[in-house]
Amino acid sequence: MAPRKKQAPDSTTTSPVSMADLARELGVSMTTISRALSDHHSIGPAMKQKVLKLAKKYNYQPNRLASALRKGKSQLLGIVVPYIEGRFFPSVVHGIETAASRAGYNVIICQSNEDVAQERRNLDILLSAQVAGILVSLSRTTHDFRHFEKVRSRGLPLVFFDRIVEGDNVNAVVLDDQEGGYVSTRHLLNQGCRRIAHLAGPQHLNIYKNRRQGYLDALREAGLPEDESLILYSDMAQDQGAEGMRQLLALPSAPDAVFAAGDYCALGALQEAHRQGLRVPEDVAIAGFSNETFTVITQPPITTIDQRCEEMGQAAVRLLLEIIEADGRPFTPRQVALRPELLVRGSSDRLPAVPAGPLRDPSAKFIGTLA
Amino acid sequence: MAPRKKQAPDSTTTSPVSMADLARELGVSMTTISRALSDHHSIGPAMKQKVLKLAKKYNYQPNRLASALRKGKSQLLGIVVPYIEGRFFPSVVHGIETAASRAGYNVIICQSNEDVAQERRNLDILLSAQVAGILVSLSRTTHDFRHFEKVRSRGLPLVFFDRIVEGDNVNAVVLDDQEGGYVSTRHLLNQGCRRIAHLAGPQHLNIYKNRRQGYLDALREAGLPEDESLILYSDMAQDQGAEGMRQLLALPSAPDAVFAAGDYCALGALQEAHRQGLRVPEDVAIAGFSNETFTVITQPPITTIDQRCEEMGQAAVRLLLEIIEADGRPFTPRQVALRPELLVRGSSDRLPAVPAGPLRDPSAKFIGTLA
DNA sequence: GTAGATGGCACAATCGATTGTGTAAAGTAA
DNA sequence: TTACTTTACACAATCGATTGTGCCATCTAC
Repeated sequence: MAPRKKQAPDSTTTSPVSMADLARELGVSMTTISRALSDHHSIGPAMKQKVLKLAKKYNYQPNRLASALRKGKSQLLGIVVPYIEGRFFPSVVHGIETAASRAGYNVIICQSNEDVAQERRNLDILLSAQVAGILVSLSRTTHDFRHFEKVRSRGLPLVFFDRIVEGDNVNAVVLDDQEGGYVSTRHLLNQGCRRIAHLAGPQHLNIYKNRRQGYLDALREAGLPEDESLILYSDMAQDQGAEGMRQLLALPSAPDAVFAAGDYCALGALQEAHRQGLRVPEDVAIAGFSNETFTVITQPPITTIDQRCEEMGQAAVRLLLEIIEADGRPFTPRQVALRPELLVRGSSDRLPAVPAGPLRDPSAKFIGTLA
Repeated sequence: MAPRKKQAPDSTTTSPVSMADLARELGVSMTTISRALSDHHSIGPAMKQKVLKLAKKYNYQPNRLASALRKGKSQLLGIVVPYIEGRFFPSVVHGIETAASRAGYNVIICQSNEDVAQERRNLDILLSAQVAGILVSLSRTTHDFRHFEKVRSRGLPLVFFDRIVEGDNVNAVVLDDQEGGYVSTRHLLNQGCRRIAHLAGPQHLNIYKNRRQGYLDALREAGLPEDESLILYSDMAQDQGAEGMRQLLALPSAPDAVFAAGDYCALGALQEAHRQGLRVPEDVAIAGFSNETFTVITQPPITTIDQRCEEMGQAAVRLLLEIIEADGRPFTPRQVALRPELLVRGSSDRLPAVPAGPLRDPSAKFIGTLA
């Protein structure tokens, strides 16, 4: 009946010691062991010492399964991401794992592969694993959100990040894309640029819509006109960036700066500018978005917006832990928007060096720290 | 006494249905439910149907904790990696998660942050979480391997990948770096290069030693002399690649090709060649190693060796599952070496196009697939 | 000296699923 | 019809930790 024997047939393997073993050895009850280990007040200091010493001696490790089963909650957090590749998601996961582990939690990670069905299955698995909370970045094919209702009805803390369910009744952490577009454009203005073009992304995606809005905000604030002929829309691929730059340079009055809503697009623009013999940033300044790894190795390196991947993960965990600690008590859902970070690099840095004026973004100190 | 009430105070949250609930509803025992769900032979087909239907109706999800506790093994695999960043580890983790999930396992992921102490703690946590097996890539500071003895003594399947414990009594999956150095150099030879330099890495690290050895193997096979003046050692950073190229080009007889043991180093070399007005690959061909993301966006794109990250993850899982399925029966440890994949790109492609001769590596079809 | 308080520990139920054994009823063979 | 299988299910122990309650002993107070 016992699934394992206390004395394994292979004599080189040993089974872990349980509280029962410790209790037997000390001639006390398991209650005493359990309470001694969790520093319960009803156990005397002498007994506590004895138990602790014995636990050390046998290198006792509590069985988390048993504990979680009894308590109804494990020390596990579930993550559901579309995939673990590229620069963004791995970094966020890194942030999540770091923050979670610091708080005594471990993470079990699932990929949806951009597939709603898989996303649903992942949620079921996490539920059956009795995780203490779930962090989700939606798959691209998720348009129906009913499967999250099951999570909510179990009373399980749920936080979305980056790709979120819109609305103010969910907990979510995102990057403030509008602010990103704003500071980026503002920076180009500070560099003396006055005709700033924008290579925009698909406007049905919030991130691109918001980046464009930030761009417009900065222009308006500077008293510059909103010129639609300077805004080109595409899917943000590298060659589309090149094509966009070609079109911009063919304009009667070419721009003196380009703010691309994505780094690959910015890269294409940079390469096209070079092909046409233009100097960057002297003739045309360029700024991208996302802080892709390659932006530091181009010549010149590309000014971009860091998406605070790590911070996003940490913020998501903080929020999740808050909800967990609320422990069922009503918790007002919250949406967190992270301040993007402008990384000024060669592709846009036209001012004479040194005089670190107040306009020069302090975050520039991060230039080149990418491994 | 009950940690949770069946009827939560917050009426919008409901507790999950258990086998006991199903049993009560059908008026049978939990035994019947359990066995019906696991398709046990001692349950009649009629009853099985009834149970299955009811389970669907209530959307029953077995409590994995309880199951794992009873069976002594969970459906979880543990991963310990130095960190989840860059290109390599995320991709391997991606491969691991994909393969594991296909086999019905989920992964709990831990970072050692290159710290042995943290690595030790991670192992303890995974042990106490009762994982079914552990996948490890060693931290850089791990020189003492005793903590893995604890894993072994528990009879827990253990597989190392990439950064492994050397020896034939461990299970491990690595890239065949020597083969990588060989095919890379061989490719350069096939392109007509005859003076092939090597930008080598620290020789106390196995990967670099092996890449260098593969390079030498190819030269020897081609009947070319081993010329130490063409081998420069460094830490493989970008600027060291540039410096290396400077030194090489200053030689009385400059090389017509450079095989760098790392992509960043190759990048530096490429940039330096351009600075000196050389054409790549016509004047000097360049090949790197690791298939970093940026290698496809340089001009020309850099020929490199793909490290088969995903396959490494999958191979590691396959091996781990084999050991798990051996279920304690003696299993002879195995070391797997993955065949690297040469990606021929512009930095070394000097032959006229089209005639896809047998020497032209077929893996070239992967060029440009990086998102 | 007795009542009440406090300290220190054990009993036993419990979380939810699994499984060896027991036991009826139904089916088969002789 | 008797005996022996097979089918179909229930009983109850079990995995390991947690926790409400009960109990005894010692201690304080009046």
